[in-house]
Amino acid sequence: MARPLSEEARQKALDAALEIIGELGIDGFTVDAVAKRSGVAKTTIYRHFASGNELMIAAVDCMVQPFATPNTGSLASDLEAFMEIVIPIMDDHSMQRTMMSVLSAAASDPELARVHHELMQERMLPIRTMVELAQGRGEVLPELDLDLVMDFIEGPFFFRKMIRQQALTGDDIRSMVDLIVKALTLP
Amino acid sequence: MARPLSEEARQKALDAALEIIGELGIDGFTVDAVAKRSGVAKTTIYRHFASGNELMIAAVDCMVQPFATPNTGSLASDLEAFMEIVIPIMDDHSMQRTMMSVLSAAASDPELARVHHELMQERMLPIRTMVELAQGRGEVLPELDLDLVMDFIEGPFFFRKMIRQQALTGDDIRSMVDLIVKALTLP
Amino acid sequence: MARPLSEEARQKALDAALEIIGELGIDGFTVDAVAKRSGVAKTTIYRHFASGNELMIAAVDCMVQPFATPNTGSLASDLEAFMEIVIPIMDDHSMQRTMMSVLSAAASDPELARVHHELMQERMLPIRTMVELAQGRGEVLPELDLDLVMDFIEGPFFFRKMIRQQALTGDDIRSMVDLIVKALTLP
Amino acid sequence: MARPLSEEARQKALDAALEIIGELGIDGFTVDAVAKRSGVAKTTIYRHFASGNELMIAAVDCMVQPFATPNTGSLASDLEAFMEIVIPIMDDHSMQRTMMSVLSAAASDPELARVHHELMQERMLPIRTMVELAQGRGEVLPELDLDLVMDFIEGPFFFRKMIRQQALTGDDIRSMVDLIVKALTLP
DNA sequence: TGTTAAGCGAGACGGTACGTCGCGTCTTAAT
DNA sequence: ATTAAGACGCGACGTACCGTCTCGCTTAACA
Repeated sequence: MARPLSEEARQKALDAALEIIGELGIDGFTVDAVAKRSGVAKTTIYRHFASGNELMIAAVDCMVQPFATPNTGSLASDLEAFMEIVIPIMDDHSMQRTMMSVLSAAASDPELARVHHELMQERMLPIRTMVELAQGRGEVLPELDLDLVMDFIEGPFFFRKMIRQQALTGDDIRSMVDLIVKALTLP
Repeated sequence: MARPLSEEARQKALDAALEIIGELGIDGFTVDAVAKRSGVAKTTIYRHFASGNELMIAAVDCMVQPFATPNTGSLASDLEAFMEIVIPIMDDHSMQRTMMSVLSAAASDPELARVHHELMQERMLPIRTMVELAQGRGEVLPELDLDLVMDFIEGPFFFRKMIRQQALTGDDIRSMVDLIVKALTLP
Repeated sequence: MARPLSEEARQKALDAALEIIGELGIDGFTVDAVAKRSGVAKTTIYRHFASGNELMIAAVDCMVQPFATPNTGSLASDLEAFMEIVIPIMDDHSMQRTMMSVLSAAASDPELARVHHELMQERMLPIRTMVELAQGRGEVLPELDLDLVMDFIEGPFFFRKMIRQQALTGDDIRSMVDLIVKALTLP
Repeated sequence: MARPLSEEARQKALDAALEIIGELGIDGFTVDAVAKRSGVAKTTIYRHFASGNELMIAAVDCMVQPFATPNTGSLASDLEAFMEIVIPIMDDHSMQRTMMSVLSAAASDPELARVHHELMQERMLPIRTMVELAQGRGEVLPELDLDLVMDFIEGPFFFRKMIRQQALTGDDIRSMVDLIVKALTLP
């Protein structure tokens, strides 16, 4: 019966949040700043998002556009193609700070964790598809637990870029993919 | 003619920091709180640590005791043995929050990143040793880039526990180790 | 096809306002609170009352029931009788806070001041009557400005109870009335 | 052993508060505004004053300079002289709003009430002195309760100016003083 | 063996952001 | 067309930590 939360306010807040993260990095991200830039009242922001962190997550969600799913006919070249697209995006240091902030916030808030995790899973769906295709071709062992395989594939890349903050050259990607594929495929 | 920084003050601050993180989690960690609990003045804390985050890292450093290096004669069982010790430690949710906070802080501060990374590398030294031993035994391909291999080994476990926050049963560990070992060893 | 402002809504709002002031004191008085408790929409409240303060004044108006006019034959005993009824009502601390809030609001808003003043004058009408009766009896000097006399009578009691927040015993009332009457009457 | 609250910060806050009340009236008085104008951090203001209202009272305290005590040899002319100085000061509407705000705040906070009352009593000390002098001269009945007399004298003027917000001409003052003096003095 | 510069505890300081509250206005659906 | 419900922009609130700055007091190294 009452007036519904306005989608416009939500969108303006998210847009401003994205602009701020883009221009000032995650450290410049502040509910006050978002309110000021967006023209949306802080009160209203808190009506749409339970906390500043939730707004941040939502904004980051918008930030990452979905990736295409390569289908070259071999798992190795699919993975290489995918990683060569994804990894340069993580090269931006501001992006790394942002992702770690999100992860850190998520570590203290189960709801945030859930939201963020769904987002991440969706983003990494192409990998799952690629593996399933490879299984369909008989390239990959059929009995493997797909969740485990996802961690096995994503983990090394994520760890090196985000945690160790080391470079990943094209050669590195190829070497890593070789190891992964060797583990997953029939001899 | 002056007077050196007292090691005692440093230690009291670290102890208090550890207590606080233990009792209240990383969110209760505050320079003010450490000062109050330890009886060490904030000024003194900042004389010993460049920032609150540096104190946090130093405290976390103390927290994690070094792990032993298994040497069973096969890479697979070495890895399994090691992971079965390490992973339960990461099960504590407070520990996860703490680690993510550290990583998040490190993402915005290169010096913190460096310090934290050294610590982490030292902590994971046993894995490197295990791989080198396996190479010595001719079990593992000799031409592999060890840094890459480290990421390849640590990545999946870290990713699943810390980022995805999923359980890792003994079976999961074994499956993961199997995949890893299959990739690294001669057929 | 229109529809007149419903008197019912107005009354429900006033009732709720009175309940709230009674239960939570003037500090709990809020347009939102009145809306919620009464089930009358804020919009409607603002249609009936120009501001929250006006609602408050209106509520307070309802609160104070009119006082009877004693007529004992002497100004002194009339005043004593009246004050012994009125002053205990002002003893309630919540009532004092309420009155001061009203006065404070009125100090910033002439319209509020006018409304409140009318109310107050009406409430104090018995005093005026009593003085006029005494003048009729030849007890009180006839040439006195009645407005001035009203302030002369009300002022001391109001000042002591509301501003100085001091007790006023029966003896105090009698002494004060004696002073007042001595000033007003022929020797 | 610690650093004492700096008198300078306190003074700067009070000065800014006075400026603000002077320029914008009591409605412009805000802890934020005081902080911004004074350059004193809000935190620090709250270290010196338990609440915004306490700061307001303290500022108002500074505002009112003490009044001289006339001594003309007769109570009537003493009172007239005093009131002709005091009453014009209360003519400023901003001053009235300010005083009512203070009184209203004091009505909800005993500590504020105490502080404010002391201040007021000190301000009205000349009246007490004048009455005592008149008693010494044998002009005023000696057995009267001085506190009651104070209320009897101040009440009418306060009530008319502050509560009723009516003008008080020189003639009014004289008439009122006449009534008061008639009540207090021997025939 | 004093002197004396530093370290030390305590906590005040200027900041920035937080999340909440109340105001008076505006929007929607239902009557 | 009015209502109940409640979202909206606004602006103030009082709090939490931050990292810096005074305070007196204590203490170790030098003279």
